[in-house]
Amino acid sequence: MSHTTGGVTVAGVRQARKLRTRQALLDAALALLEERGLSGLGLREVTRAAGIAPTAFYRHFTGMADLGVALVEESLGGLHATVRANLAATADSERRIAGTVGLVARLVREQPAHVRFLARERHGGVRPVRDAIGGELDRFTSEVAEALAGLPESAGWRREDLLMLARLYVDLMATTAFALLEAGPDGAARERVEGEARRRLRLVALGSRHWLD
Amino acid sequence: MSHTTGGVTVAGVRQARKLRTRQALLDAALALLEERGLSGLGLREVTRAAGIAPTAFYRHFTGMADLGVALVEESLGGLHATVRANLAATADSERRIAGTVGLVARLVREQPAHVRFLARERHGGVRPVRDAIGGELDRFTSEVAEALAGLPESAGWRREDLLMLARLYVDLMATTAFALLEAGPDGAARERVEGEARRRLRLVALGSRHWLD
DNA sequence: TGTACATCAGTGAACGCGCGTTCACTGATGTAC
DNA sequence: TGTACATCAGTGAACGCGCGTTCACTGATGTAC
Repeated sequence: MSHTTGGVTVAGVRQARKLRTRQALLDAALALLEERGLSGLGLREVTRAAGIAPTAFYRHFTGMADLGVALVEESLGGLHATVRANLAATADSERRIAGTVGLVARLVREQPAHVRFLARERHGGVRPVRDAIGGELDRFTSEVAEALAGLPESAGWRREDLLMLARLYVDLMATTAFALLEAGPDGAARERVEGEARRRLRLVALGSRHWLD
Repeated sequence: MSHTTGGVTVAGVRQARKLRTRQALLDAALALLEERGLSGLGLREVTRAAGIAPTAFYRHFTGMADLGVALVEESLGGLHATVRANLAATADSERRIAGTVGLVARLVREQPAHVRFLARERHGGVRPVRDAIGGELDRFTSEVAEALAGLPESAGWRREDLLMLARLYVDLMATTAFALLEAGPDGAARERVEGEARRRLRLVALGSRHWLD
């Protein structure tokens, strides 16, 4: 009963249930991954936590690596639009810095398990997942580079230096996210990390302002 | 037969053999960790690769976490002296940058398995190992901060800003090490990563030169 | 140097357990007419 | 609207396997005298 009405695909009961089970698997895996790496996670463990038979797993994913790649998409797929919007908002350097750090802080506050998963698997043992995360970070780099290229202060910059700067910003934000995670739920510790992240960005912005001197 | 002669402890045959077995366990684990995280590594797997009975493992380590902490010490314990020497060598900014990046590149070239282990476990699932790596990085930060404090261009800097800068340098070098690892053995790819790392450091040094403007 | 006893790194059998994957199946949902 | 057939998400038994840890042991090395 899956048909298309006015360009919108209406899922039937069966398809809707399948999606719900798939989401239960993703949620269960993410919860278990708080204390483990993906390569140390068992298929039976995940299906048990999701409340389905082990064999049903294969109706949704070919294996744990496949599930991991889906988690990467779930973690970062929706963030690109937000990042682009944040960068496009015309603002002075200081406000842009505060906005970016705030965005990272919100991500860690609202989706700590996703961020922890990304930290674990960024250099983890499962190649396809590692590559998926690397790919998403590359997309962020392109988006930042494009935003930088549109700024008047980037006039005269070589393309490879712009990319260097973009990658530096992305790496700094990733490092900040992981540091916030380690700071735990303690508000004061988080504020300290955020403050230092802002000063780092200020220092880099300062350096880039004198890059062509 | 372990006695002390002229301040030097002479290991007996038994103790020497024990140390050799311990090293075999560390080496075997490190090799297996190229494709796995520590939390996905089996005790029997390690002893099998080391050529001893599973039960003998407990003569050396209380468990895999204990072995992991030993690997952290083996990976970074000897590097502090080198780093301090590199920082102490009076040189202009550009030469210091080249020296630092060269040091990181050498580490990745000569001990890729150790660096990969560190990348995996920096945010991995085994708390004591994560903490041990964090502790070593903190030591590097202190050493860099101390070196920075001794430079004339640091006059007037607040202590917390010096620490911020030191942490930034340490994080950049860690990121560079992991990027070099991903670049693989391809010389051209590595040279590209090293070149970008140097430009990053130049940008940061430039920013710090104008920090007090 | 020789002897008698202590230490302790490494052994091998045994245990109960959870793992990933296969297979033929069930029964609700979907489709054709 | 009603009927007959097709699809397919989820089941449950079964498989062979490697796991971590226990235990009593062996025999070379170390120590005391």
